[in-house]
Amino acid sequence: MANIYQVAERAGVSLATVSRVINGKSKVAQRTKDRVEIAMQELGYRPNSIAQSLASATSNRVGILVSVLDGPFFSNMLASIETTLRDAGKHVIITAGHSDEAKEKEAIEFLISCRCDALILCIDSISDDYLIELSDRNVQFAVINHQIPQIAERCFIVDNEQGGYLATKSAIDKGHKQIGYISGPSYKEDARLRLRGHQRALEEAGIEFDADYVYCGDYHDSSGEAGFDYLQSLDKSCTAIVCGNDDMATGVIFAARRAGINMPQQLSVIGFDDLIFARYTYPSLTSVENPISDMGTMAAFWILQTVYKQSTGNKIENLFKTRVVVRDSLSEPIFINDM
Amino acid sequence: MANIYQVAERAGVSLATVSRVINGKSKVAQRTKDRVEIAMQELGYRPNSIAQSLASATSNRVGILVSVLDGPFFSNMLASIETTLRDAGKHVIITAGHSDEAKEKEAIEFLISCRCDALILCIDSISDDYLIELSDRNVQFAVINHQIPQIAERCFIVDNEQGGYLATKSAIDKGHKQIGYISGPSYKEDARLRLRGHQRALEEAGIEFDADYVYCGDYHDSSGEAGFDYLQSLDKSCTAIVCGNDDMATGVIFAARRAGINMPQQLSVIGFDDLIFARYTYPSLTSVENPISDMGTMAAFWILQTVYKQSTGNKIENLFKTRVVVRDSLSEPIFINDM
DNA sequence: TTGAAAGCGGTACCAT
DNA sequence: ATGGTACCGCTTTCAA
Repeated sequence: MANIYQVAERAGVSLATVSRVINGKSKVAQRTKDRVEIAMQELGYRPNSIAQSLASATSNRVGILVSVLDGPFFSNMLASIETTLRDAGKHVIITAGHSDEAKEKEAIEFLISCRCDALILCIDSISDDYLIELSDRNVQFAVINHQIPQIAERCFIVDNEQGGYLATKSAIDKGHKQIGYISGPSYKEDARLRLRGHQRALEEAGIEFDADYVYCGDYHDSSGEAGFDYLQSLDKSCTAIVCGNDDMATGVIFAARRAGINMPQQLSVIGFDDLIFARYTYPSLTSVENPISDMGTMAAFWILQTVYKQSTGNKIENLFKTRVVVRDSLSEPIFINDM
Repeated sequence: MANIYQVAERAGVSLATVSRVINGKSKVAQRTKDRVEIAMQELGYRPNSIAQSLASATSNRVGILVSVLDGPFFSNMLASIETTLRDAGKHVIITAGHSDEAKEKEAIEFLISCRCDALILCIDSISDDYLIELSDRNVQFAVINHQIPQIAERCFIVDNEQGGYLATKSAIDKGHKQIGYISGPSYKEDARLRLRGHQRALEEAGIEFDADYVYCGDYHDSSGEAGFDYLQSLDKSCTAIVCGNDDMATGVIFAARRAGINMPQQLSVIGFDDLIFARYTYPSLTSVENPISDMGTMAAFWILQTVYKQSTGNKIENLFKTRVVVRDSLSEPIFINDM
């Protein structure tokens, strides 16, 4: 493949001039420019991005770390990040961290050794301290789904408290009063915030919060099943169960069906994340939309502006609001029908 | 960050020697090697992969093109490709083609302009001719899910005919005799092959094939619903419906439930691909496993061996067998219970 | 076994 | 506006 020298020679100009027309920044006479462009055409010239990177000390690579590649959660986000960055001429290198601290660190080091100009990190095992250290090392990165006060401007998060609030409020608005909650693990901040939102919705409606009606799960469907069994064992049975994520909600649906409970008439179920399969469950799952994909796009914009100094014309938002996507699993509680 | 000169200086050797210990190929005296390694340690040296690429004319990048990034179909495959290649020190650049010929070509050109050493292509709109031309241009690539006779050794495909056969055979084995089939679009080779497998299973069981009981869909769930309606309108109603993919199978399940049909007692449904949501449908979907992830890994091995001349010790297989994953949507037909 | 030096294909500064 | 040229950090002959 032709290189810049051959283009220069054919166009009868110096390679510096060819470089100028490639980058389009500095002024080149229209005539010269045309000659160069024709020469590039004729030789089928394509700038060697590797040489460009070496000479400019900018790799034009953005590294992405997600905890799992093979799940429904991040794929939309990856798609939107890829689109945004490729349109800006950046290459995306994707790695998976497998929710393991050592592997996540290793993946980050891999991305750094790839000479990525910036990283987008969706981590769940790495400590805040490590990330702060990373920022002290002048590594440019954005964090998704994790709030770190010291580097708040590069964190992009969903309003988990609001999401938890909306989920429970949507049940209350339907007339539910006895509402169980299955939470994610309490060491996770998002789980705590979603639960707090749940509490706020109850209080606002004048329903007393009873900690007995909260089961602490682990975000996996099996804990949804266990949570359902637990909530069933209580004195007053719930007419609705709000879950910290969709996986646990499907666990509830499985367990409830196994227990012969009619959904949604006897039990409403609400999830969180609105994953792709929410519409395939039976009944289809009402869930809080997690705008993970928008957050990815925003992180990409932030990098384009902050790292590459490109003005994308987008205002950077760090906090993303949620909304409830209503499907069949939410309805009025049965005692209303009885009236 | 330190460069190779600084390491050489600190170790008191030439940069050529440092290069040798980095690459570990040529002979270096143990003493010298130790000195260099200590120097690298002390300076926290990491070879600049961009400079390595430029000097060696090997980018160590592998480009991946999938039709959609934001779906469940490719994510497992991406995960396994990423793992395999990263272990081999290669960088993975991922792009999406969005099932559009122009975009797919554009993505391929993008990957080529990234100087990828090799590509893994999961395409569905690009013509064979273009790929053959690509191979004539000496672009190194593997193709997944698409058989092209002229370049068969670089194509990795699932045995669609066998999959279609197994799907229908599993229904026959349960006692079904009136089996409807909802096919993917006939211009797609995989759809034709799956249908052919269906026919073979019928013939083998002595069941006459009746083209009236085949509905030609488009691989989307809406055509599954339409296909169900069509099959219901026929004289003899089916006790089982085999579908060309899982999306159409979920369409069948939706439509059948809407029609008040009890599954699986009155109707068994079988899909193809065994996507992640197959276990979330109700009843959970029996499906033919599509070893897309294994194919990705194999394509990666092929590239490692063919392009990078690394012997991975893996025997390259181009054709992948399927198996049926049995879940609740398949059972004996009701007339057996009646006997 | 080791070193010297010529690239790899660009960028960017300094002249003109 | 254009050209000359010194890098960028490494690989890879060729000699010693």
